Amino acid sequence: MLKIFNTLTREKEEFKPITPNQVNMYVCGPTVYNYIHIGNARSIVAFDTVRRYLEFLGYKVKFVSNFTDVDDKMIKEANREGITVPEVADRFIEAFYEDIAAINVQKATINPRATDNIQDIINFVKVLIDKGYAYESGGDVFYRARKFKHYGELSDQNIDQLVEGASEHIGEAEFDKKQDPIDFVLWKKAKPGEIKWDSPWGMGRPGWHIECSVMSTKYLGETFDIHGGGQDLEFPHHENEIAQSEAKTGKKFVNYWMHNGFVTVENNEKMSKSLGNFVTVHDLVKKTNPQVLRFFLSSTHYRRPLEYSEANLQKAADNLDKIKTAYNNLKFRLDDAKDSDDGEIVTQTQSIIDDFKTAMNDDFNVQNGLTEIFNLVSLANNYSSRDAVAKNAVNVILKAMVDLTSILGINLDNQQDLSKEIQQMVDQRDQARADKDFATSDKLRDQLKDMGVILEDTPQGTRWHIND
RNA sequence: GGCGGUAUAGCCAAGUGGUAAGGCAGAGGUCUGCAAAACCUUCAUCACCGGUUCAAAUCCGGUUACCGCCUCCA
Repeated sequence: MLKIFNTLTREKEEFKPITPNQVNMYVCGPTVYNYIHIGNARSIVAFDTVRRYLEFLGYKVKFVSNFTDVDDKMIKEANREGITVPEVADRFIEAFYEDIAAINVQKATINPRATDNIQDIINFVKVLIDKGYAYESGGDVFYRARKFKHYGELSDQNIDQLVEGASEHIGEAEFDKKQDPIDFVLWKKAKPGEIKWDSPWGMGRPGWHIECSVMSTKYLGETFDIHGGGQDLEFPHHENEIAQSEAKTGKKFVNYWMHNGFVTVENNEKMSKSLGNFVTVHDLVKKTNPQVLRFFLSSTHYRRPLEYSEANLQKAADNLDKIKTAYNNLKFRLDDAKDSDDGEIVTQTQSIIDDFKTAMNDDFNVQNGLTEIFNLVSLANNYSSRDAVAKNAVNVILKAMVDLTSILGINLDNQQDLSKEIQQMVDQRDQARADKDFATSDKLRDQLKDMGVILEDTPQGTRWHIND
């Protein structure tokens, strides 16, 4: 039984989808005015892992994640470069797809763009005005936060405290237009030269939170199962999404709210665009194996902070290496494995898979899941070193390793082939060893090592792997 | 000021009442022509103080440190 920590209740709750065997989930995507950084990637990876695990359990997952492709920063970036807002969006959406593919994130079922849904946004805002939850003021439209009686419940905020907080930050002009400092904008009047759309309130563009309410309910229904995003979106973004959506539909918006923790840098400081202390995925994958990055990002529980550092990245690389080595070493035995069965091993493997599920069922506890993967590594290593192995058992362990690691977005089965020349060198070395000409064989081994091919001698012959 | 999070070995980290999982690194050993890989052994009393209990990392009270949200941010 899967349990999910629900931010709404601050408790782990049994997961019950609205439709049996089907999960509808929405994850807040990026504002596409820049490359995504490691922090964004963390969120993407966390929910990709959630999705993969749900699919592993047999659910059909409809996964929607938006692109926010119009807002102040988009306009600013377009102006800075002297190009249009859609051009900025197109460029970084393309880069987004490249980056997430590198770290083996499955594409969403749908990636709606805010600007493709302007009419739906306008209609949504109209309903809010009709219902008295929103009002037009000088070309802007604001949401009347205080009217929504659950306002602040997701983030446990007291509305009067919020007023105090908000008053410190908003400018005078904005203060004058709002009936209440905590009201937030649904539709923003265009300034001269800005990208704009026609609306009942004049030319303008959507506010920040509205697009997620519109697109999530449009594609997933008025109530859906899971909504995810970073902890920094809890307030105000998700709070506002609830206010907008529930005011419009009169129904519960989302059953399970999930929020991932931050990536931090030195001194536990949050990696963020505004602090400028970020590393983009685009840059990092040039010097770090993307698989290592993926493993690094997916191997900590999603709600915990994750410290980004060279040392931690290296640790991820070491761990991943250990898993891959075990996998490849066992796979090497497929050649000499006997056409028989080994029930004991099959049973042990199944038991590890069960324990893995128990771990992951506890709010996606990947740390404990990883422990089970290492139990599989141990089993594989022990079995690999037996004199005789059974083909069936080898295959069962290999499959379990592939299945479990793929939930974490790791692709184990990507062994390359040796080129003809290198294969010849390996053969020559084998001959030299057979002739006990160790000087020659060691020399060849060193040469191959310099070329990135590591040789290992085993009772079953020479094993090799590429050092990457 | 309001709300929330974190504190377990050199590092990452599991663990919500019964005497500290797992991984990396380290040390010793086995195997090997030498290696590599692997295997075996070894390595902590849980930020601090006080309390409850036969028994607490785990419950209660307090203290300290760091971080986040409340304004754009995954």
